[in-house]
Amino acid sequence: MSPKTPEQFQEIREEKRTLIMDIALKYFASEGYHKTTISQIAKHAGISKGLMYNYFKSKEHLLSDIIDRTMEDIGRYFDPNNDGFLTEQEFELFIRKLFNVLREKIDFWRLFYQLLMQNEVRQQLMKSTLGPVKNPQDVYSNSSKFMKVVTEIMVDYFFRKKERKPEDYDPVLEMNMFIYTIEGFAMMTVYMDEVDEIYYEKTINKIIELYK
Amino acid sequence: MSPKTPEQFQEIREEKRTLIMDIALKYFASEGYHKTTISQIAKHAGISKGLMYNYFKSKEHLLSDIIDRTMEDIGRYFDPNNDGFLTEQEFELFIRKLFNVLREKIDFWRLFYQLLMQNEVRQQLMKSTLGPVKNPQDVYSNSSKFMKVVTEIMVDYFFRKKERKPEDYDPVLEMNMFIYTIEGFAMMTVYMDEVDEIYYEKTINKIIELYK
Amino acid sequence: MSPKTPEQFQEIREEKRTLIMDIALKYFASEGYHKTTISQIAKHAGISKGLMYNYFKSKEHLLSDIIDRTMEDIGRYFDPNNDGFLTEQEFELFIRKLFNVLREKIDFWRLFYQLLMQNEVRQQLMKSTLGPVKNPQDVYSNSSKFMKVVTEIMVDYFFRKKERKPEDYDPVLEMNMFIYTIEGFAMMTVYMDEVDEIYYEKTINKIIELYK
Amino acid sequence: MSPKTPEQFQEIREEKRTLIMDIALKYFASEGYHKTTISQIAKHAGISKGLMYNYFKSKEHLLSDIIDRTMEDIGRYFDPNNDGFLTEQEFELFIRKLFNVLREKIDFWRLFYQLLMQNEVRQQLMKSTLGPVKNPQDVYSNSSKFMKVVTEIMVDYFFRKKERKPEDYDPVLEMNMFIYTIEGFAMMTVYMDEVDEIYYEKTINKIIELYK
DNA sequence: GATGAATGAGTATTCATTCAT
DNA sequence: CATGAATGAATACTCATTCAT
Repeated sequence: MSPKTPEQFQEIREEKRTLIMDIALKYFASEGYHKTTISQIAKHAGISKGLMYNYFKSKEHLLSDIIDRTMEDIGRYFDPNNDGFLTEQEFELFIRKLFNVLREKIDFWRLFYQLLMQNEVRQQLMKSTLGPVKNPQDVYSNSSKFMKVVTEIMVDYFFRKKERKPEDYDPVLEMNMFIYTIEGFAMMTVYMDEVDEIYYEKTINKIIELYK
Repeated sequence: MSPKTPEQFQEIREEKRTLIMDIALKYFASEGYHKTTISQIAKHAGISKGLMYNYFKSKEHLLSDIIDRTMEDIGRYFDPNNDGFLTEQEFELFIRKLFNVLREKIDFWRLFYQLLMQNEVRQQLMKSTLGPVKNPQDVYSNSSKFMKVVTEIMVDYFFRKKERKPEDYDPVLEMNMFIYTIEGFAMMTVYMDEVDEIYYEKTINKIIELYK
Repeated sequence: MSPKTPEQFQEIREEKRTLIMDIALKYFASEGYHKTTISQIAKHAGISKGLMYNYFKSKEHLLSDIIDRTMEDIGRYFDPNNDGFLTEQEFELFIRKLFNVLREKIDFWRLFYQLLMQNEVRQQLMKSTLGPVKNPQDVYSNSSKFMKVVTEIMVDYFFRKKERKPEDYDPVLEMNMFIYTIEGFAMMTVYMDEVDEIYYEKTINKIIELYK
Repeated sequence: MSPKTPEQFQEIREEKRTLIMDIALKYFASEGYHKTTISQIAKHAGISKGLMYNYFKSKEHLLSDIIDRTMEDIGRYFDPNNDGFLTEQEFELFIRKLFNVLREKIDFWRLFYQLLMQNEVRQQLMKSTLGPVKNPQDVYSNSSKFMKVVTEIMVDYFFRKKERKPEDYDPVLEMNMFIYTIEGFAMMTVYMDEVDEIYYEKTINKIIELYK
């Protein structure tokens, strides 16, 4: 009877946007971004193809909105007031949070690795720009920012560690080994269909033990 | 102009097949499998689109032939008469060979990781079937065989190591840590545009030192 | 807040209709009828898309309403009580009025020429029906009426001129030459981004001199 | 049996290209460029939609290829070795040729006027660049070149006429009047469904008489 | 063997119009 | 009266694959 208020419209929009993004992420992750069609997403979201474009300007914008949203979630999860300084204890917590987020947002990471494997996208992701986004092509800037922040915290941590380590301790090598290990573990975790919980915990503990 | 013998025809055929596969691999790796078109490959190979289908049943068969060929190459490179038993010295050699092959066949690995990120393909790649290929869809069986062989050798190696290690040594955990590290290192190596040679060597030595 | 009378409602309605038509004409003229979207117009008019359809039955009706309105304006401007008879002095005034109206309603004429170039529309515009509109497709009938009236006045004028001209004076040829000239001049005027005022005046004077 | 030679292929291609362009021009002229669909053209050319894109990179390229082809035709028709200098006799011939070409290529001119009515295109067409085409967007450069050449010849002609004219003869005004007249006549000729042959000739003679 | 013309099913995207609220 | 979410049919374009020669 009475017309909807702007607030009601806004709410409907936000809910449907989220619904579409969730479904899209699921398909992007499992079928691949390119193989997933807008029709597929629309169909499973129970809406018409046309409406998709009421919510997202293009398939690529849908992708970048998903990435941005998730990156913001993750950023919030890690530390809103992070001063960029990690104690040993915080390092442990950081690692645990890292793998928590890995499993909680597994579909996102599947998508992430997939994109990483594509030349143009990877170059964007690795640029690690901290400055403001200037043009719409910079769709992956949020993830880059996150990457850059994480990297800086790590570099800082491993260099500080040198003080309590022997003469021949090479912080760069140590950090790289650490990164390779978590990278490999992360990829395996993300792509294994089932995870052995016991060894999952054991591995995290081992990583913490080795690189704290 | 003496008429060519059937053997000569066969040889020419093989050479052209190889040429096509080389070009295809280059494009698959850099542009992506889906983005690369048959026309593109045919054009750069200097033949017609139609002739492509004389050499390869389909685009997907071209892909699987590339994978099979490379996997066989790699298999031969590692140990044609492998008895599946690794000494400590052989382990070191194995690691070095692994990363040699990684850099020599970098295009292949770029393609490999790309495919790994897609659900159906990954499931094929990870099935680890040792038996004969029964149906045409099993295009990735060769790579699976390789994976399985490598895995078995590793398992054997790490379990044997237990004998010269302390009580609480967990061979499965050790092997996983090892695998995660080389996996992460491999991915970085494959996707970095330029490699720092000094740290590349340092990393390999460190991995050998840690897991020999 | 006294409740509005039906008359006030009607007035508000008319004002909004006018606003929408003004905005629509602006876009139709500069972007093209087809390229202009209902959303665009609604947005710039500050109303919802849905409401557009409360004011105009369809995009095509909006167009024809704009044409009708402007044609009526122009008709009134020329001679509300026109008896269809032009003296020489009135002819000069007529020409000046013609080009006044051309520049005052330049957006309309841009739209007009644009439509003229399309087969179905042109056939409608040129039909010159004087009778009542019988079916809804006859959206351009008003402009046709105007054209017909103008043509009749011209024919009459040029034929009467014959009396004060030499034997071989061909009124039809003269009138055609006149029409071609003003047609060409009109088109140039409408489509030139900037008009040279001096030559603009000179041209009008020349046309009057030649064809009075 | 025997495979087609490159020459045969080339011939087939050229014939089909011409066929498509002819049909496309017919529809572009009568229905309008935007309203004409690729499907429509393909269907009437008796080929599949896909094949259209084997012959023309895009709808816009099809358009520009048609324009280029016709402009070249016209250029050749007017004077391959034109020195840009017009005698009075040549002027008459020029005018006659102009209107010959107008009626022979009537579909083209319908398309041309249609495009002229669109903002972006008109700005291209009026740029009148003589320099080399630098980017693919300059699709209308050929027509612009033609326009520029014609304009220059005209300017030269009307300024030379001043010598044999009275003091107050204004070559710019004269040329403009001439241009307006032929422009208006051209537009009428192009858009009239049937032309009165007698008055058509009379008009041309009159124009020549007035502006020679 | 070899060619490239031809096909057709598929893909992202647009937009006038409708409709529940 | 007023909203904008929702629809669906249409559109340009792509590409693996087939086929006549």
